[in-house]
Amino acid sequence: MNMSDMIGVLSAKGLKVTPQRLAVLGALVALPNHPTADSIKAYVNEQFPSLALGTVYNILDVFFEKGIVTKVKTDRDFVRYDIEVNGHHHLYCDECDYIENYFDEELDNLLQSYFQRKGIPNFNIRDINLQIVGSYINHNPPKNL
Amino acid sequence: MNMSDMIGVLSAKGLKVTPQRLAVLGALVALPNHPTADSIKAYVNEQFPSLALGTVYNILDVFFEKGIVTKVKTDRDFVRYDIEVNGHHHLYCDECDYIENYFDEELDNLLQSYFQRKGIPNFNIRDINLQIVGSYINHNPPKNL
DNA sequence: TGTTAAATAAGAATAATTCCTATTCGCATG
DNA sequence: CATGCGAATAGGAATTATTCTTATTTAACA
Repeated sequence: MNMSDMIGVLSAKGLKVTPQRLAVLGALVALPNHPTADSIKAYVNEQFPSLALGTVYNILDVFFEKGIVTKVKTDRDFVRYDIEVNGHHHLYCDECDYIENYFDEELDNLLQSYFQRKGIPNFNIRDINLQIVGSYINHNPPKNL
Repeated sequence: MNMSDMIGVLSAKGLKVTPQRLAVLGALVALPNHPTADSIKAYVNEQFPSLALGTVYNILDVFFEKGIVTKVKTDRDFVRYDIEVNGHHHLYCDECDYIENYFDEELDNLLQSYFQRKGIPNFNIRDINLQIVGSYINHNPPKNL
């Protein structure tokens, strides 16, 4: 995603294009492991020292409302952000802090047909999210941890 | 679960049987909707005014370590507790705060055989948890909200 | 019943997140 | 290109779930 792509993302959602928003968007693209607000601030501050943490939260909230990012809750006490908004699942590593996106269309179809057949009494399903917990073999997660 | 059952649960795990622990255990059994530490305290305090919030967290942490409760993370900023420890999934209601346990052995078998066949490269699966998001038809969740 | 390690009460401390307000700035309009 | 306005940002204070600390109390066992 280059600069003009990023400008396009913001203006397509009716958002003013500000350097801060571009910087946060850039950080979301650059940082691979579902960064926290804090790590986004740290990353952006290297090039853009004035960005305030409150503004980072502000921007991330706006992005969340506009569907530019999703939030990933962890077992720890903070939220992590994900620029991927297409439906997907998550791999949680037991032994490190890595959270990896997991896409599996076959699985999605399987689940959809299962619940279409079986249903859940008195409940309309809107979305299904799998938390797949385990560990990387050889404890060797994808790069850029 | 009656009083002697609860005493049995505690001593089976090598825990001292204290009135506070029994009260918290009783609250977990009595409160249906994955209570927070705060609502457990409120419930217990009606009969047992001296129980401190810090002690509630303390007890819940001990219970968690001993496998007596599980923790359920929500989209809000707090943890909710569940006395059910057998593997299960969760229904999250979009429109209210209800979180319901969802047991489905057929689904578990389906998922297990799916991943046994397909696997995930470089990853050992230990547990799979579904977050099923949607809404109750007629917005009519189980009693005791 | 006395001993002791563990549990509790009470409140201070912590940390992620939100709120507040003055200032700045993007951008639409003229 | 200049201007005005509503939105965005900076900085710091406030909030809140949770953890930590310490003195006191208590359950369990000899």
